[in-house]
Amino acid sequence: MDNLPVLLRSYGIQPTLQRLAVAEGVLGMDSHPSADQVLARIRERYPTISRATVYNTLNLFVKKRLLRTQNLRDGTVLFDPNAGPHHHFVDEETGEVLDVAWDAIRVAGLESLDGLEVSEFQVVMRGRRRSRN
Amino acid sequence: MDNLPVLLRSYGIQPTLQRLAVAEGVLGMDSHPSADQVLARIRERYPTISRATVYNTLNLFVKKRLLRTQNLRDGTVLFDPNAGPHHHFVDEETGEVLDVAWDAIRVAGLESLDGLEVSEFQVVMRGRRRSRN
DNA sequence: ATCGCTACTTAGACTACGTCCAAATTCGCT
DNA sequence: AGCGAATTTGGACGTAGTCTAAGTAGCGAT
Ligand SMILES: [Mn+2]
Ligand SMILES: [Mn+2]
Ligand SMILES: [Zn+2]
Ligand SMILES: [Zn+2]
Repeated sequence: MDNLPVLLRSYGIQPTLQRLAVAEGVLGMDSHPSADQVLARIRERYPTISRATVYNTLNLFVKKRLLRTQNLRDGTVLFDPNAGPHHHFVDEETGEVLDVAWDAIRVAGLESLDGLEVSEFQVVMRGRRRSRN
Repeated sequence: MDNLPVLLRSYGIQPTLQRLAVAEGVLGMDSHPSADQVLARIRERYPTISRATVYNTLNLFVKKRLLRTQNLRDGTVLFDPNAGPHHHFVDEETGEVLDVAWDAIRVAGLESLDGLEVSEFQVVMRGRRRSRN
């Protein structure tokens, strides 16, 4: 979060003003926003940014591997600032998406799948957040 | 596949002509079609069916738990005739979705997730189909 | 058979998400 | 400053999905 221009350059991204705004928006967000959530947030501070630019920039960030996309919800792609391997929990009441640490879960048996070369995987969980007493 | 009216009734679904056509289409398909793929297929035999009816019917089947939906692809929901628990493999070249048997994979550690009550889960794998020599 | 009620189907309008385009602006370099 | 490349922009466009209001079919009671 500190030096965004340096971060963007380290991913091969020219840090323009708009891109910095998108980076600040998407990285400093309750995780897994949709493009339009990012757009709305950025426009609070930068009301003139265009929708096309936000979509272009998010897609650029994905291509450069600063972000990932996730298909965890009907109808819209979510952008994930956590580009490393991890799992996901979806709260079925609120739709909220939570990260689950890679090491918290063990998955066995992928090697023996006949005919399938798995290059990546994740566990997708659905349920409710347990009430804390 | 045998007696579709009886099958539909057993799920609490009134078997109309249109619903039988949708059931025949979606159940007898290379798995995981989108709504519009189902529509196209049904119209080969039943050219007058409306798009709204296909969407209505698929959503009804999901509500009655004859089908499930899966979010495995950008931009469109896939309908899954396999309503029981299983995992998925997505071929990143073709987009093809394959079922992976529940027992082929072991997942451990879900119990110890703090604050999360997991009611269902699946492993989502991406990769390529291994070339058969 | 007719009535009346409910369930279902239908075409088309409409919304939401995302991409594309062509013009305008900005950037990086000499 | 001047030039070509990269970026941004508004708006048109495409597509998946829902909604609405009217039409149709089914069904039980009289
Ligand atoms: Mn959105
Ligand atoms: Mn479709
Ligand atoms: Zn995540
Ligand atoms: Zn499946």
